[in-house]
Amino acid sequence: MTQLETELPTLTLSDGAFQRIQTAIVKGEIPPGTRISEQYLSDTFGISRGPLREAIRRLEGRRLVVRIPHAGVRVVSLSYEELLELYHVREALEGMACRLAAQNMTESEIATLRDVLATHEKHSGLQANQSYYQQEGDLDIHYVIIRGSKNRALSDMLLGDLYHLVRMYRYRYSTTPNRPQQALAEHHRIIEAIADRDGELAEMLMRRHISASRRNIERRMHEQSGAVTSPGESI
Amino acid sequence: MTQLETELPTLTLSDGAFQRIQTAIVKGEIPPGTRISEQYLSDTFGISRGPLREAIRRLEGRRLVVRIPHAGVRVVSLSYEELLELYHVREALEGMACRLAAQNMTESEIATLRDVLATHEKHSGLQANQSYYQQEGDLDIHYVIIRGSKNRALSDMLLGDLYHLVRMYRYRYSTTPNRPQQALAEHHRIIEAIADRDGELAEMLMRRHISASRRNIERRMHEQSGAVTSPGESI
DNA sequence: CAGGTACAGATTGTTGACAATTCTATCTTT
DNA sequence: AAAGATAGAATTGTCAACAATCTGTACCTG
Repeated sequence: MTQLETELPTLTLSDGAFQRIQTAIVKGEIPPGTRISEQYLSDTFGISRGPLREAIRRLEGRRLVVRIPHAGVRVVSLSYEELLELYHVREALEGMACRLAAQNMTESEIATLRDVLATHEKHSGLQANQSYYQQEGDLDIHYVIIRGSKNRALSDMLLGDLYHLVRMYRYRYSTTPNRPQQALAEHHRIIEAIADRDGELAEMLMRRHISASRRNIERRMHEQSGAVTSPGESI
Repeated sequence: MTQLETELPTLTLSDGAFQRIQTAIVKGEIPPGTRISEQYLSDTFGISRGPLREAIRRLEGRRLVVRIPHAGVRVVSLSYEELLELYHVREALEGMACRLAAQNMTESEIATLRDVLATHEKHSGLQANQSYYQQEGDLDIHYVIIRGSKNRALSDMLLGDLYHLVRMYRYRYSTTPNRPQQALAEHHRIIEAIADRDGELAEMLMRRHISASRRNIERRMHEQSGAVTSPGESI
């Protein structure tokens, strides 16, 4: 019912190309700012330019690529300010997701949430720094909570567009040494609030959690204040 | 800087078709659930099916139409539950927009806001065309506040996708008679909070405002509890 | 030597034809 | 008469060729 990106069997060439390019972008295989050539992609996928262009238009509608008429398309490249803007959006949306999750998650789903956290706590003892942020999909606590909101529109926005975009950029500005431990503690409190069915508290905690990592990035950025916008290669 | 839907001159046929179809959908000229034929549209616009299909794909990326392979595309049709989901998203997003607006709007922008509200109060006194002014006025004030957040990502989401979708459906669950007066009072308090630069209060008031109209729809819906999903004509 | 200009190559935009699939209406069968 | 099968029509999916536009380079001019 709340499935996302369902059909595995590629029904049309355009749909197949859309999914392949999308995952390539959000997984970082095609770096932000890269100019993508229609000829190259159509040769690579072994399809003609027609369906390929349709796939690219779909990505354009999703704001994952930007097209300049007669000049070509580039993979979207977030500036420092735009990344921060996205964190504000995330704060609002995931806060709401958390409130709804406290209201709508089943007991067994909450149990799953606790299991995920326990797994994280084990791993954090070994290799705290990067590994914690690198969990994916169902292992990610945020992912489970968002799905637990049972709000399709909210899930689609958060998981479809924002989630991967933010993930793409997270590694660049992350890894303040003690932040993962902090995040773990915050996750723990959030889950407890959800288990208590206290939506208001759960929302507040999640917002603080995201707000904290945004400020972390801001601070980090002020320190180095290096160039952010990559020039962009070409494919 | 924060412009939206900029270019008036149609540079490519596909872009032109995209904009024309999009406005036709969000303005309700093409009702939700309508099946749209490629042949018909390409004849109407006087362009070939190639660029037209690209335009439709872009709309698909924006979730304004749904495509079933080999069967055709239909204008998206929201169920009662989906509309309610959208209101939750709006509550979160516009709440945040309001908080940021209190922080980032200039004094002159706030003055504009007060002017808009004053205009609405005059017209509401006349009681003429109340639903029209209520709707448009409501939209106007929300519009100005959202833009005032100075957050591009937030504005694009709220103004680009959500806003018109919600607006499309609003007339169906028309508001109860005294709701406009209530809304006016709520708008007044929100603007005062923004003028006081009290972001926290502004957010809370906006969330209550949207939450109230959502509950209003819920109540309205329970009363009549009629069928919502229209079968869908064809073009 | 700087700056603009014309040309060539490459890339994107558009078109019409053809192939594949689905929908519809008629016909057959029980 | 109702249900299913079948053939035709209509619609969508794909392709390759052609036209329009941009980019980079070499050349000319002051």
